[in-house]
Amino acid sequence: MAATIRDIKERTGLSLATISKYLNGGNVLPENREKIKEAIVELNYQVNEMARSLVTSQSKTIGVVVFDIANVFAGILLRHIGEKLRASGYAAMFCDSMNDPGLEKENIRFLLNKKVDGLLVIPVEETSDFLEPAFNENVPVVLMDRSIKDPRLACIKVDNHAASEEAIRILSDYGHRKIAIIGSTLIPTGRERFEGCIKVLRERRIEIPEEYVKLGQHSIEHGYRSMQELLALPEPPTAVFMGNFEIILGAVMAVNESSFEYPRDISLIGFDDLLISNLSNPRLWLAVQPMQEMAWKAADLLISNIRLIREGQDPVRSEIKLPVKIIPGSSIAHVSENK
Amino acid sequence: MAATIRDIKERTGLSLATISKYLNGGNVLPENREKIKEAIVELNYQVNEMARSLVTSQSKTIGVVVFDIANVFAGILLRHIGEKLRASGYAAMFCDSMNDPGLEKENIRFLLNKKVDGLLVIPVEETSDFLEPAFNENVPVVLMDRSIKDPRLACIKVDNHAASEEAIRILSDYGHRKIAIIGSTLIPTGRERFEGCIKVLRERRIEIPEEYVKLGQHSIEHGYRSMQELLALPEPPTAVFMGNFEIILGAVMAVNESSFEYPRDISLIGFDDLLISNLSNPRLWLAVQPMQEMAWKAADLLISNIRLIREGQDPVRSEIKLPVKIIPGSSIAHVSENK
DNA sequence: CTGTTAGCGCTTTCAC
DNA sequence: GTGAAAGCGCTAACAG
Repeated sequence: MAATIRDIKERTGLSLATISKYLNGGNVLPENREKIKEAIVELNYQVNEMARSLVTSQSKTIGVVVFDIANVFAGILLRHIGEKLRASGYAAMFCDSMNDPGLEKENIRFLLNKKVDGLLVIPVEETSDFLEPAFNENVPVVLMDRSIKDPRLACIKVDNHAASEEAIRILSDYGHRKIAIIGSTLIPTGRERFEGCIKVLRERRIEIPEEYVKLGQHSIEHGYRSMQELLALPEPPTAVFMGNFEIILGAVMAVNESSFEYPRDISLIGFDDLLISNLSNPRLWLAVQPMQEMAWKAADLLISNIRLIREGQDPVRSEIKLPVKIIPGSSIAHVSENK
Repeated sequence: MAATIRDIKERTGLSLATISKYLNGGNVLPENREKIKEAIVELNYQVNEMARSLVTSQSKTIGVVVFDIANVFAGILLRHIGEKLRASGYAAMFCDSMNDPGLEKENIRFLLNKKVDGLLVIPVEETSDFLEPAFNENVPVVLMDRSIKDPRLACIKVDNHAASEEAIRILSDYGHRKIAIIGSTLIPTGRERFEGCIKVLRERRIEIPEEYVKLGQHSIEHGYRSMQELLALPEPPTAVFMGNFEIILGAVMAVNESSFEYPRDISLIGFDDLLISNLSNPRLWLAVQPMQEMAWKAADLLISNIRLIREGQDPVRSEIKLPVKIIPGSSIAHVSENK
């Protein structure tokens, strides 16, 4: 059986309190300090976090609920979240919602029963109902990437709207007026990006025919098929905005397999870096999200909110939009006169 | 403050024991049953798993330690693990080792202190030293995908050797004798795959010049560069074996960007499906790993070992190699005489 | 600085 | 079928 604090007591003759104090970094006589240290090694003592949590009513664990753990974007975010949480002395308990709102709701309940100190959520659902239990139990929640309109929620996300505005402006500045959009409007971020595009197209009086708008799944397949369809059009676009990582992957593959070459025949700009930069040739123009910053800021905010709540103060519930950087590539060409 | 079992006691006049029994599915008079049920709803009572764990000394939580949470392969495995564990009443606590053996060791210690009931590990390290603490504390460990030679360990993996043997046999049966390999030997699975290839090449007396062997990182970049180099050779191979998902992604991109066309100029077969099937055109021949089966078997084995240990029996420590299916595509051509 | 004591919220004998 | 009581391993007053 594993050694307990009582075994150390026996071995050192000291009291539970002293040992506990030592364990929690309190002041203990150097002499006793040594004794305890020795006993811990001898007995191979390890704190039972379970018991500690029960009495402190802090689990030092954060529940992380993610829409799809197999998604590349989510994976990278998770990596940064785990890193930051760990560095702050917290454990991460990840739950996968598998894009299922029902499961997502269950996950929240599940983590709450596990007495997590806070919740970090990249949501599937677009309303906050599923978070009611957390509100009731006064467990702070920070959303990431996808915001939900609810004054009780904090969110760290990216300025999707501004970034896609800029992307379209760049295409337009290069002289493009036949611009197509492959995107996803099934999720809020996709819609924000799409709206950003549309706004600039309107401003600049660039009309966008129906067949240039390809909205669908957030998938490689959607990117692939859409690009194929665009290239097969009697009058194909001269430039394409690709709304996310999966779409870029599929769309670029479609271009590579076609008789078109970029940027000669078609100009490309995409949203999300992930695995693609340094790789595609010619290099793509990309809107790059600050993944690490987003994750770290969210973790920090959550931890600080946990503290605020414990101190009886109000947590911070702001929505923070991080800027997206557009990294130049060689995938955009000036429009030639004959197009 | 959250309601406790005591509040229910007050409200129903029943004893703690009865309520606890109800909570754990014991026999309670229908009448009391109703009373308790009602009180639970009224008070919005939720079990404090922390306290429950302390007394039962089971956390109903499995620690999952993964070499890289941002890796696509790992992500998919994690999804299936989480699914299975959840269905069996266990929570998953994921820890990312970020390909760092030091962190991996810390993760084990960390999870053990959290009193996880068992450990599921896709390891970075190739020796079992870092698992000593788990052995000492009698916490069962099941490895996935990458095995470690240690009789104390169980492992669910895939028969990499046999699968790559078959892949090369197929290429050879199509008449190829200029076969290149892009792979990774930095990790055990990569080596197994490579050895499988070499074995068949030897058997069939196909010689493989040094410049046809591209071993390196497990990365898109490695696949991309290697394929470029192969195609630039004065005498390029007629067929290429691509050792994993990232390598396929990079290598296929390189082919698409080149003047080569597959399967006309070069035949391709790859290891790992993940996002690629249904997508690449022509369709690739692929060795497909049974991801779900691997995850489910590992979770099942771990849970069953947890039970065995609790019952004082010996856990099962077998190494199980799951078969890999080779799915035909159109990416392999018969060798033409002039090559 | 150290020891004594009282729980944290739950499960689990053991009588009844 | 139900109740009383003990205790899981630890922390946190409070005295000394």
